[in-house]
Amino acid sequence: MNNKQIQEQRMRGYFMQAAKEMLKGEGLRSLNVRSIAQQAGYSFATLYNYFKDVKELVFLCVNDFQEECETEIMLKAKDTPAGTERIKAITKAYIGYFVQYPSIFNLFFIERLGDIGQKQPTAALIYTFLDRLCLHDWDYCLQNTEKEEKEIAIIKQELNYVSCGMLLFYMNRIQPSDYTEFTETVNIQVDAIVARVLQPNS
Amino acid sequence: MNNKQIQEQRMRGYFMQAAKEMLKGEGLRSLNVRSIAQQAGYSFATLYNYFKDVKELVFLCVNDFQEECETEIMLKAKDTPAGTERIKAITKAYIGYFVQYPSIFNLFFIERLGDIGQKQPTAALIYTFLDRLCLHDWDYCLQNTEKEEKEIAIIKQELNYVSCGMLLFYMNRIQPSDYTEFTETVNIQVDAIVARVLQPNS
DNA sequence: CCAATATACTGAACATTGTTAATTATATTT
DNA sequence: AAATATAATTAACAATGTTCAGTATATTGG
Repeated sequence: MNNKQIQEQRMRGYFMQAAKEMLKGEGLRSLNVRSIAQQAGYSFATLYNYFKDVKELVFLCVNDFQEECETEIMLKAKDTPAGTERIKAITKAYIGYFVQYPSIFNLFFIERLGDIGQKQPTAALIYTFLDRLCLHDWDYCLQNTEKEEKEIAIIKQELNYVSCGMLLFYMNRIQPSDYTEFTETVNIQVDAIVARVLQPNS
Repeated sequence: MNNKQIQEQRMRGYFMQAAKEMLKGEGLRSLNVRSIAQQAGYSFATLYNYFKDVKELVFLCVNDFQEECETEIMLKAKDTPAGTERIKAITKAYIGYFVQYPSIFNLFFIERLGDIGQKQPTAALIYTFLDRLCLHDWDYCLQNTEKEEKEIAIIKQELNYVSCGMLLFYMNRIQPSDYTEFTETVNIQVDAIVARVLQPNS
């Protein structure tokens, strides 16, 4: 990487850090080109020398957030025994992360990063995020339970859909209306779904 | 209702019909005050004589759509035998309606109708929509299976969350990538969840 | 039926946003 | 140090939601 590339990367970094701070705080609503640039210490027009448009900037923030999210979750779940217990821990930490940063939830699941060319890969990345986090543990379950791959796949999907469904209702509609009740619901649902891995086949 | 109220209601109707047509067609993205008013045959400023702001107009459209949705679903499911079979039919019709009108899905589940005062009631209305559609059939299950109310409640919730999770991924991320695969996933998930009502308790 | 008043409608204008293009400032090279 | 290339900024445009003062229309009292 030559000097020019290093400097460019640095400049992108300034804008991205500004955007990321604002996203974590105020969220996407209050994010605009002028405020990002001001926070970064440049004119709004300068931003366009380093990003195609504001969507590209936001898209790059999503990637950073996903890494951060993964790190945080794995740290939280690392002492949990492999298998169903860790799947539950990871899933709850996953949900917890998005509750902590609602604007990142929006970015990941709600906002259509629309007309960006890289849309499709990003979509897949998000869609399979929880599955990737639990990959080892699902493998462990496959090895150590009587459930077959097909059944595991359905349960895995279900966990994914329920997690994001609960988040959607809680974040967007504030339903359940308080956090205590929400975590209760999360516990009940996640436990119920994962428990099915250990239930005897009927 | 006096003459003035009748006329006001009629005017609101013109704008709402215009907005509803555009919402069903192009969706929320292309909806703007000027185009709604043009479609309705008035100036954009006239709109503000009948609605506080464009959010109020859209909010009223949501209500109309919900009624329409309910009618369509109940018509589709009316010949299905009560209980689990009808729950499945209703849920699939419910999902189908939103696939047919993605912008209504957005309106219902994604868009925060935000700063509107009537937010809370609307949220509850949406949150409990599927449950209300299936109300009689869940009661039927409670009467005719060995499952208790508590267990039924969990399954009901799960169905709600999974439905909206699947929709979210399919609508917003186009995942699964084609409609055939999507309906397959819907069938598998819905059938699996509802089937649990009939499974013997372990 | 006409004038006075109330009501309804409209265009002009403003604020906020993303974006582009031309101009100015800065750095690099010869 | 001058010429050139690069970077950053200001000015401006377009789309959108919203407000307000003016104009057209309807209603009412004589």
